[in-house]
Amino acid sequence: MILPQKSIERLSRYRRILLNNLEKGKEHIYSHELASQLHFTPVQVRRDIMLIGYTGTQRKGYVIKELIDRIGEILDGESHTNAIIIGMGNLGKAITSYFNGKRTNIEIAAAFDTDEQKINRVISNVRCYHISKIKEKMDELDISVAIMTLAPEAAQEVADQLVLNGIKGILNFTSIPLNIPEHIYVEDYDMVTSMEKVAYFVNHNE
Amino acid sequence: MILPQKSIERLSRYRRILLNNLEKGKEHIYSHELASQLHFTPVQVRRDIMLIGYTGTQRKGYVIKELIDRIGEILDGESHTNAIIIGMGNLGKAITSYFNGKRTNIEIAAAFDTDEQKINRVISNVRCYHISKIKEKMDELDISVAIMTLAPEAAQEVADQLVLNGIKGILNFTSIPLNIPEHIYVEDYDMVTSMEKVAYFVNHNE
DNA sequence: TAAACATTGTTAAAAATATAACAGTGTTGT
DNA sequence: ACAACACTGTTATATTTTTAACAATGTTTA
Ligand SMILES: NC(=O)c1ccc[n+]([C@@H]2O[C@H](COP(=O)([O-])OP(=O)(O)OC[C@H]3O[C@@H](n4cnc5c(N)ncnc54)[C@H](O)[C@@H]3O)[C@@H](O)[C@H]2O)c1
Ligand SMILES: NC(=O)c1ccc[n+]([C@@H]2O[C@H](COP(=O)([O-])OP(=O)(O)OC[C@H]3O[C@@H](n4cnc5c(N)ncnc54)[C@H](O)[C@@H]3O)[C@@H](O)[C@H]2O)c1
Repeated sequence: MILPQKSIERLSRYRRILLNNLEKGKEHIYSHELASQLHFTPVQVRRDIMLIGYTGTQRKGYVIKELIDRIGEILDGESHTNAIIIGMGNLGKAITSYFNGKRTNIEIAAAFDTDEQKINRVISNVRCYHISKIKEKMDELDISVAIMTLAPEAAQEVADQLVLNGIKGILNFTSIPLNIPEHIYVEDYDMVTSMEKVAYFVNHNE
Repeated sequence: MILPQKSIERLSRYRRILLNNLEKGKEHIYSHELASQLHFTPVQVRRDIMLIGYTGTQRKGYVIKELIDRIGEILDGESHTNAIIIGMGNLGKAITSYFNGKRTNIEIAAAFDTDEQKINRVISNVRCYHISKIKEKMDELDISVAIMTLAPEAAQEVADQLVLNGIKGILNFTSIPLNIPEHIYVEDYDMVTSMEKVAYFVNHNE
């Protein structure tokens, strides 16, 4: 089953909130509760949940635990995904430590940098290797996804290596447009874009 | 003129690339060049550019400088936007220094934290104040947008203060769902969602 | 027990977004 | 000069995504 991109994004958000609520001891949740915590609409929530073939209980809403599991089946599939992160500067550190806090089926299994000071240090349970070890480690750890948080000058060069070593997906924060073969899934994020969007809509809500 | 959200996002991306190309001494650019650097399609580029009422020159493409200016008129409006950032941890530092590198009409005018070690330090040209100064500074600097990169426990509390002091837009990285009045534009970003999306599409590309 | 209710699940309609098709037009080459 | 070309600009079409409408159904209440 292949779901709309947007639904995938929302499912991920639902799971976060659901885990949150589960921790607080809640067992059931209504579509409108889930919606209001995310500024979505209840209809949209119900529709997404319909799409993944889960069905709640009338008048009690969804059983949180079950729904989390169902979302897991969809998002995670059977496979655990191993990722690496390249560039252990401020952003790399922030992301690594953030990631480690979350219960997810994706694991950052290694980090890479060129700065001698960072090599062999363990940050948030992730060991940092010299970039020259990348092929070796990618093979060893069966890596399919990479997060790029390194200095932009080196980004294309490293991207080429990733491709050579069979990377399947990249989450790119380096804000330079990477030249990457079509078949590899690339997701770019640039917070300047987010800010400009916020500013635009702030200035245009009459 | 109010443009589609998606076009706004793309315009911001175009500008980045255009600035890039301008620096390299390029003066004209074709829709297909712009497109390929961003993994968009040429048609989409042309359509977006049509929407903002800019027109290129036949067979030479767009005049980069002019197009940058036109995008600026749209995205920036006449007003310079002043922003603050709350939480000068790893993520806050990364974002602040990144932002400062970019030529944009949005400026991070102040930072806030509770950690005494950070108070009054200047990081990437931005001075960090104690969070208790927030009202004072927001008034003084005419702040309309806030970036939240603080510890999640404190996020709601600070958000309430922002609302009280008349914030108009928030870019929220704290991954907890903020309870904020409808009329305030909130953009959430969570990199776990991006990663889960990448993993999903990597595992499902037949 | 039956009516009112609150909530889900689903189908239908609308809106937003992306893609395609192609006309228009200056430019180049012959 | 004029035909072929390589682009842009625009309108039309298709696809994706959101929203609305409402039927179905278990639950509560009287
Ligand atoms: N997209 C966004 O929203 C966003 C936000 C902030 C920063 N950034 C970008 O993310 C990147 C990192 O930002 P930062 O603030 O952490 O910078 P930083 O300078 O703190 O970190 C960069 C790290 O990359 C390492 N590095 C350099 N060359 C390398 C190579 N060839 N292989 C491996 N590692 C290498 C450096 O040693 C350093 O540790 C930059 O490209 C920056 O522009 C993007
Ligand atoms: N959305 C994402 O993709 C993403 C990625 C990484 C981190 N995060 C989140 O961003 C936040 C910061 O991450 P980090 O790695 O920089 O953490 P960090 O611990 O390095 O920084 C947090 C900072 O917030 C400050 N702070 C705490 N309470 C405050 C208050 N009341 N007012 C002002 N400042 C306060 C702390 O002193 C600290 O400097 C966390 O909430 C984290 O979960 C989100």
